[in-house]
Order: sequence, then structure tokens, then C-alpha cells
Amino acid sequence: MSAGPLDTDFYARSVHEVARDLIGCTLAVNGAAGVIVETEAYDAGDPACHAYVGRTPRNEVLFGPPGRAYVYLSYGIHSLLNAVAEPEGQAAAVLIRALEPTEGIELMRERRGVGEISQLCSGPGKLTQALGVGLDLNGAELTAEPFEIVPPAEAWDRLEVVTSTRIGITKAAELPWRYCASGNRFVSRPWPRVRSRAA
DNA sequence: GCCAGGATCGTCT
DNA sequence: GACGATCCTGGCG
Repeated sequence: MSAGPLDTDFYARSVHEVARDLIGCTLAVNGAAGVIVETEAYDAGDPACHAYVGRTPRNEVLFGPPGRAYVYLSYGIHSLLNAVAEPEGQAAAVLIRALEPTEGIELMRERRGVGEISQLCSGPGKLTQALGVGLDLNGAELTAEPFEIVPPAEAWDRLEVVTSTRIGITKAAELPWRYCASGNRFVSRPWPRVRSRAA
């Protein structure tokens, strides 16, 4: 694939394609980097998408041009990082849920306060802390500093990506819009919890 | 190992 | 005034 970073056209496609193709890409920011191993897609007609209720000051970045970062505060504690997708006017985004750490490991350890590598970026709230990504980056372009997102060295075709239901939401939770690098041990959870007893 | 509960605050009703 | 696209801790088996 191309050697350079991803450009805006990459993001101006179906959010599901973008979510799938981000798997295997390397995300670098603020002196640390990792390979994206888990994402989730949220599209405009999706009740779980923040844009579903219409345009508000909080979610306006979702309605803007693709290739920007949508960062918001979750549970009053965690910053969650999304990549805005689809052409401008189509409010959709990909939640980055987990990374396999590759560079700046020590810096991530300091920011996270934990030593175990598998605990540095194995969750949407964890990876933003490890990368030093906060609300100040909401609306920033993912195609420019301080972000750099580059495609995998190997062709996308050679990466095995599995899909499953999304995690941590109550609305439209049954939609299979979670994408994971198959067999990767740095995902937030190997597989969604299966309900052991039927209601 | 698994699960229940609490932390904490911006956003919307 | 209620509710999260989460994470961590503590209790129990």
C-alpha cells in the first residue's frame, strides 16, 4: 500500500469500510504510537450514535468534514477518540477502542501509571490517556500534526478482521459493528460477553 | 476468576 | 436531575 499517511479521501467513505480499514493502521501522536486493533462504527441512522439526536454544540464535529478527531468526555472521566467518516453532512464516526503499543512505551507507562503493556491501550479510555489525547484535540485534523495515521506495511487483504457486536452501549447494542484484528491479544475484550441464560 | 458498585461531570430533558 | 461509546477496586468463591 502507499507509504504515506492516510489522507482525507480515506475517511470520506462508508463508516463501516473506514472502521474495517483502520484495523492494522499505526496511530502516532504526542510521542507514542500503536497499531489499531479494535474499532467500532457509528453511523447517522444509528440510535447509539451521538449525532442521532440531531446537531448540538457537543456533536457538531460529527457533521463536519471527514478525517477529523471527535473527542468527548465519557462518564465524566475518560476522553474517547473517534475518527469522523463519510462525506461532510453525513454524521458518522469510528471509535478507536484499542491499540497494540509499538513506540513510546515508557511514556505510555508514565501516563497510565501501569507497567503491563497489555494494559496500556486495551480500551478506549485507556488509549487516550496513554497517548495524551484530551478534549483539546476535539475537531483537530487526523491528517496533520500532532496526529499521524499510516496504513499497514502489508496489504489490507492480508489482515484478518473479525466483526462482532459493540461494547458498553445500551442502544442498538446488537449491531455487529465492532471490528477487531483477529487473534490479537491487545483488544479490550477477546469477544463480547455471551448471555448465558435467555430471558 | 467473576461480578457488582462507585467515581465524576458535561450534556440534554 | 438523570444518564452515559469506561475503568478500577474490592468482595466472594
